[in-house]
Amino acid sequence: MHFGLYIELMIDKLKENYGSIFEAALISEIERVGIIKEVASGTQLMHIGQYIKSMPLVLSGTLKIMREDQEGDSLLLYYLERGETCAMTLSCCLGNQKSEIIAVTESDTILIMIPIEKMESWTAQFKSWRNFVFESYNHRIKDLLETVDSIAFLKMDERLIKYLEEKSRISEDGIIHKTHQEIAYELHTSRVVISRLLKTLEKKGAISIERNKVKLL
Amino acid sequence: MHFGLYIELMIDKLKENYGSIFEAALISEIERVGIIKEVASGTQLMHIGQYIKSMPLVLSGTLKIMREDQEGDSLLLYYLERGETCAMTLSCCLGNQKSEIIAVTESDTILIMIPIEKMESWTAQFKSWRNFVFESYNHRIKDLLETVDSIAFLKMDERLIKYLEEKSRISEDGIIHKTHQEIAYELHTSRVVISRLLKTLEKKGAISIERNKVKLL
DNA sequence: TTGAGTCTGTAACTCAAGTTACCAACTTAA
DNA sequence: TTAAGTTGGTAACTTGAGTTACAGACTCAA
Repeated sequence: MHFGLYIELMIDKLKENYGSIFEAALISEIERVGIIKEVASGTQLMHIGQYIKSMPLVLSGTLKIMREDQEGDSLLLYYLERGETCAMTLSCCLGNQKSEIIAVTESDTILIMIPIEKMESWTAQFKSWRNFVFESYNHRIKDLLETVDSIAFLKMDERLIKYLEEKSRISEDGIIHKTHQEIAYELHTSRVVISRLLKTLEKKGAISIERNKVKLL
Repeated sequence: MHFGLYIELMIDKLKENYGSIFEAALISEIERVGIIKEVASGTQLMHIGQYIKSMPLVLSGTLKIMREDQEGDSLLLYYLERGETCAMTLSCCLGNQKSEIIAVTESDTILIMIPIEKMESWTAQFKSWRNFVFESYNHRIKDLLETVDSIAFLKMDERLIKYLEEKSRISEDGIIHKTHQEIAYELHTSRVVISRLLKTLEKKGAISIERNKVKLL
């Protein structure tokens, strides 16, 4: 009974986020084959050396997608929010690439995992699925270009401001709950650099700094 | 008659490059609706503020895809070679984005332009087209990640070497026919920096420098 | 309340890379 | 052949950002 209620709730969430874009028959299919996964904040979902067998649809919460190279250097690529999927799941796991992508939950997150075999048939069968997948690809490419822009054309202080704005948009209370070290990690720089730049921003009156917190003003 | 021979030749090229991946019916469709375009080296194809109405299949030659921002800063993203298409065509032209992508021919190039309306029906109808489009997206995302890696994790001298290797791979004679200024433009740095780094590489015996030419050793 | 661990601030230094400036060599058109 | 434009070499300087080092403040568990 309780289990039934839980499933009901998840189906509601599914309809809430995807009901307007997927046709009813596809929603039923997703209910039928999708596997619901609840993941606590801060969990690393994909250590993508392993092969990926399913595609995540985000029901609630936020994932961050990061790039890491062999030496452990890392860089935030973009966020995945509810109603979205990770087009890169496919891209990065079909081929054997040296460097890799990791996905980490930024908050408690609920996902529906779709077995990758369904991709093929759904793409042929459901127009709405086709559109969804294409739009997802387009969205990710747009995000990646945005990232390229930032690291190629902006200086660190500008990147930091962009990061803070994005992060504050995503956060529920509008406050960035991160240590300087964590911010440095996501922007691929050092803690000292971030502390220095944040301090400058604070002096300009753009932000306020507290322990484990940054607030945009 | 002469015109007929030309069409024959193009169809041969089409089959040569795509015959093994597309089913016969799709090849016929492409012949029927595709428009052949010959473009001289160095031509800018897409000033992507305008809306894009067709998707290019590369029959021969090479295109470079570059990112440009408002201030005219630019950066090479990747190359498109024969047998490939630009998945970004869609991505970057559907939405109105501030910064943009441009495509420039790196050599004399022949393209077949596919009207974008066909996308929808072909994707439903032809499995090989679906696969082609997905693989194309995946390939582009992979390329973009490679670019992100380079600018995020590598120093300029390492990026330069990577660039020279890639460029020499693509070039017919294995020689990089570029001025230092042009290289600087594609790597988004200044001519002086490139000259300096090239000179160092030459002293190490890794390359030889001539006017308008760099040769990898 | 003490001590270990974490987080932030700051100074001093180094280095890669961007900038300015100027010259020499080559190319091309007048 | 001369003059103007293009290309490449080099020096001198500036700057953004990465590094090392250390200290003070906070947190939490023993």
